[in-house]
Amino acid sequence: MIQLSILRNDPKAIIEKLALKNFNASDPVDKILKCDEDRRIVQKTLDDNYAESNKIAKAIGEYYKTGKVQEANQLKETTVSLKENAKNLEEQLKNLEANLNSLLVQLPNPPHSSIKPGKTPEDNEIVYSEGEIPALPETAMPHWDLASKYNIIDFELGNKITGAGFPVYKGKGAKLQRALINFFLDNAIEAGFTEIQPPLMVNEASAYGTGQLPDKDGQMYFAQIDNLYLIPTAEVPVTNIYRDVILKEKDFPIKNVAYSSCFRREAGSYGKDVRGLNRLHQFDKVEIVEIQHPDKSYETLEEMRQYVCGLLRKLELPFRVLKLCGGDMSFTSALTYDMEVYSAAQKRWLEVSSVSNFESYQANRMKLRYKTDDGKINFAHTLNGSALALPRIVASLLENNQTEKGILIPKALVKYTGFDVID
RNA sequence: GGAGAGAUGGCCGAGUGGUCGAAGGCGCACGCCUGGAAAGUGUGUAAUCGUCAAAAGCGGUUCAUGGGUUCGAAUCCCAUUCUCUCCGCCA
Repeated sequence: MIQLSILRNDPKAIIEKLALKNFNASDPVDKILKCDEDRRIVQKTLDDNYAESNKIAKAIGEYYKTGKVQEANQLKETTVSLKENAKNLEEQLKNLEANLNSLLVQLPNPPHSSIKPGKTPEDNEIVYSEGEIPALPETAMPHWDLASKYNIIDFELGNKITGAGFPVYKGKGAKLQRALINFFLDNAIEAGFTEIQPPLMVNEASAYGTGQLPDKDGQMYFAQIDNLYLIPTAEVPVTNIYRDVILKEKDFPIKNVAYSSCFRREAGSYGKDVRGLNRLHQFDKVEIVEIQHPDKSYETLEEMRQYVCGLLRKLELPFRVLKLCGGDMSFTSALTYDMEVYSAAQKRWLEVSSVSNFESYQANRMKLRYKTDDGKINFAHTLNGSALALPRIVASLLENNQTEKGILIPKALVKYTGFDVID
């Protein structure tokens, strides 16, 4: 969430930046400033009230000690109105604070100064591309057909056991999944990330901390009986490790990597976008999460981007990097790169990674801070990225590498799969 | 799931109604000591809100969370959450 002090200092700048995300903030910002002002007035009055009460209480204590019971009893009467007043003010303050918070939480993260306006994915800027788009014969199959031809992914079986969007991986398909997970984890560890195995369910505070709540309520599976959410990404539990934590400057950068299954309701998705592996309710992903000093977070973002590109290169997939326009960015991000691979039979680009800098937006929500050497406390910056999400990688591997002899496994993966062709 | 015990600062731990944001220890930081280190020794060491341009200062809040009793609560009462022990169940 946006820091109130920043908003107070320059509300206009925030409104202008949020307009890039096609978010009209002038009305909520007005409300916030008004609410904040009221809050401070009430707070001051209440503080004075408390100060007075404290004084009286101490005086009564003194009287009792010296045996002046009468004086004490007299003083007691003066506290009646103070107490009543305090009760009133407390109520007001509570309401104002709740109100203020709920307003603040509804403001998206203002985008980085380099972000261009835009409304749709077409407005995203292609900042890099690499690799040859393979020329497949007419008879080339999309991955869902290949999956059943080689009996490696069974969508129908998933329907039976659970429902649409929960495929079953079998034989070499299952092994390929495992190989990719290990490949991604090993690469990350080599690059200095610490492996984390997080819980797959989180409580409300965690979902709120990374910004899934309240914005994306309804996109997460929710176990009502225990009040727990199935994670949509490992970002949620891993970043929340640092909720309510005050780091030291020397702790930076914190680099974590986690493999997890991810669960998304994807309410409202339909059509060919969701065919096969393109969009699932449950999928596997290796996620990298970094906590960094504010001065270095954009440096880190570039490193993360390069790191992800390196993975795609090793997998020999044609890919491109998009810098998202304001309108296509997520609620919580300040700058996002999307990595897309080309899936040659579908003839379309598939997003396989999204690398973002959230600056202090998540940190403010979850009170993730650091102490400078001279004792000041600031919010840290949080970043994360997929490295990588499996299903669409599998989709493009299957489609791009299909040959008459079968599906060829990229060299870098063979030591993980133990086979070099799916036939 | 049943019975019991508990939750205090970065950690351990004292504190059963007033002067307690909280003894003591550990840790940490800085200094002294030392050729250097260890040991020893001295000092300091929570967060948050408000006031202020800012700092200092001042005022408020915080001893799991939320309510209550009281002039006054870490301390008493109630609820919730979590942890531990025992029993039950179980990968």
